[in-house]
Amino acid sequence: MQNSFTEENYLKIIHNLSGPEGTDVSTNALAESTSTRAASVTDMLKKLAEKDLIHYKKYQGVRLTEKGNKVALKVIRKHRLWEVFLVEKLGFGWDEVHDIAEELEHIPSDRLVERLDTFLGNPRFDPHGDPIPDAKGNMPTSDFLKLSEAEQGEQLLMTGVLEHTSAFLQHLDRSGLTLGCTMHMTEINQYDKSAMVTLDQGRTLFISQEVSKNILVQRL
Amino acid sequence: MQNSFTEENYLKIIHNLSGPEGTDVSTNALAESTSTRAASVTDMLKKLAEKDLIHYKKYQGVRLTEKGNKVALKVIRKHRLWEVFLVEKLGFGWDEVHDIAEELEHIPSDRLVERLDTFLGNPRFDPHGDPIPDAKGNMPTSDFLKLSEAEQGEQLLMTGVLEHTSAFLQHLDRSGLTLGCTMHMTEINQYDKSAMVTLDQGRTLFISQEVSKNILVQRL
DNA sequence: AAACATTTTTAGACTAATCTAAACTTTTTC
DNA sequence: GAAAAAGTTTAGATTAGTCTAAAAATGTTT
Repeated sequence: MQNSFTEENYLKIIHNLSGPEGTDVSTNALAESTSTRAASVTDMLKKLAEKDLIHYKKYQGVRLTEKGNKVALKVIRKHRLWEVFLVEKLGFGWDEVHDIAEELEHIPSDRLVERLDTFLGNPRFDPHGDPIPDAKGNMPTSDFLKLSEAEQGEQLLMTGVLEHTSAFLQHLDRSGLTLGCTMHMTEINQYDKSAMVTLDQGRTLFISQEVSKNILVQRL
Repeated sequence: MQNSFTEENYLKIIHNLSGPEGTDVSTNALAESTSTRAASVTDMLKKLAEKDLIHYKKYQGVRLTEKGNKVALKVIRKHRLWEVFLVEKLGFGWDEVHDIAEELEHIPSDRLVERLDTFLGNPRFDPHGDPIPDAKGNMPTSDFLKLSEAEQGEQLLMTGVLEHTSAFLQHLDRSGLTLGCTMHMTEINQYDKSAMVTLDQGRTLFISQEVSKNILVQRL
């Protein structure tokens, strides 16, 4: 049986909201993320539960089944591959691709996805550093930490972001922070947890915790 | 105002059915092409007329307005560009791309289409030889004729097809007929209008009128 | 031009996804 | 541990696109 555009979206969002541990997701959180009302979410949850895509008990929140997880990972795989295409091949900025990929992710052809993957050289991460599941649904693992968790004196490689709004990404662009850039954590302000980092070319930046919480790095 | 997936499909199909002269299209023809019932078509026609996308008088058939034509050409442009992408970049066969392009054509980003066009090198014809309208809606002109209209003794270049089903295209593949191949019209059978043509490598083919009516060529 | 056939439209109903308003659970607070 | 607040579900309605069955218009015979 074929899942609708809307069903796929719910599954993807449940996956994203339930995080790596697969914690339960609330009706309200889904209403927020889908830009609909809680009542509409309840209706859809019944439908998804009926189809065995989620575990759902009234008032108790929701969790993906094996089956639902597979569908979600397929959608996420498509989303991230299309983002790579848009940035690497068509020259879009990383701040411009989210909405377009949001549409492309629902194009339903397995052969298309696999050929796209090959064409792109089987990328393991998308333009925001998010891991791309393989055809079987395995996520590349990564032991990245948030910039806000790094310590003074560490040398760091920027590997991803946790926020995909264009406002945020454009802010990083203006600061000279791009995926793959290296930096030195010069100082952490104990009062507001803001960070002072030094980029490669010697440029110095002040980064609020609000921002550093949404930047992923790797120790060098 | 934004047109729906379904509306775009109706406009595209009306464009295709009304041909180069823009003749009126009947409700039944649309029902056939959209795989719906005539009653559903009537409903949609009212909606499209309401939005000024078609000229519609009860019982009199239907014709695109300027506005409707623009939308149709945009959809057709996207369809054909995506087909080029699928064949040229992803390595699909020309018999495999129609259904996928049917989905991709409704992705709504002008910037995406223009960047895709550039990425593909501004192609003027799709993998079936159909002309690709430019961003302003101008179709490249072509004075192709049907193979069934060619005369004995002529040297011909194959430039397109008028039928896009995989069955037809696979038949051509098996016969060695591909876009850009040249042939010599050796003989036309006066009784059933079937043709005998000789390909480059000396191979000889018999082609029924059923088939030759759907092959476009250019005199050399 | 009357009768039949074909095509098209209307009327009324259905499904998926949404909504508002009201009712019902669960959680929090005092 | 009651009362209030917050979160969730039900009930009933709406919209887009579709359907069937019946009515109306147009076309085609003779």
